[in-house]
Amino acid sequence: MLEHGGLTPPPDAAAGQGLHPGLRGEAGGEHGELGGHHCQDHSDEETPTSDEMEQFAKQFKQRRIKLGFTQADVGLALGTLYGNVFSQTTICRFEALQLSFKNMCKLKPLLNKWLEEADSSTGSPTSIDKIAAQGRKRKKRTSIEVSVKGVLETHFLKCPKPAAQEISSLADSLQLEKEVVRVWFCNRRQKEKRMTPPGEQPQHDVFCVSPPTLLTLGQPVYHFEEPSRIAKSQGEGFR
DNA sequence: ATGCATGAGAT
DNA sequence: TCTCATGCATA
Repeated sequence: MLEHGGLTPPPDAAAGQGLHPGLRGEAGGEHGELGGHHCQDHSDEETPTSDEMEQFAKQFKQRRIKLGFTQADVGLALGTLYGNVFSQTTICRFEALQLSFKNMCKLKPLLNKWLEEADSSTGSPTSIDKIAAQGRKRKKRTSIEVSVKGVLETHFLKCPKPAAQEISSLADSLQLEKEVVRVWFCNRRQKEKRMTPPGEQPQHDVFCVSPPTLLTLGQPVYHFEEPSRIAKSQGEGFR
């Protein structure tokens, strides 16, 4: 029973703010920490807004490039610096705002620190350490045909969460492994929850003068949450 | 830059 | 089984 007419980001700034229907870091439900420590907002360390996040991501990428580092370099540096290694993929997705809001919040401080280090140090010897890799037997990536993807998309629009049995029959008719189909739906759902959905670029500061959006195409209409578990402590898609 | 995949934790 | 964070492999 969704009755909100989807998203309609106001192109003009009439009201003050508070237009993120789903934006919520974890400021809401806090966990009771023992010992009790002050919990007050400092400046920008607690819960950034989606807008701040965009700003940061943009500047981060810009500076990173200016400093001559690749996404992979950063990922590795985070590991050697703080113990958390990340792949090129993750850095890339961060810059492109293709992670969940919550995930973005978690990574931001790390990347911020790296930035400081990077452009502050004139030439610190970064000794890279690489730990042993875990030999895992990874399944070969299945390539799904475009036409088949189309079918999956259609189904997704109708039912984003097909039951196990439905997945089976779908997989059967598409001649795919059931597991492949299941994973496809999982990934599709995740995509839906990202900050900037594909198709709509992070708006520049100027007004959005981009009406090239096709009329009735298969552009996914972003509903925010399922009527099942709204408002938990998550940051979902907005804009 | 992105598609399909893994795994840990939540339900 | 799902979600969520994350990444290998690939386009």
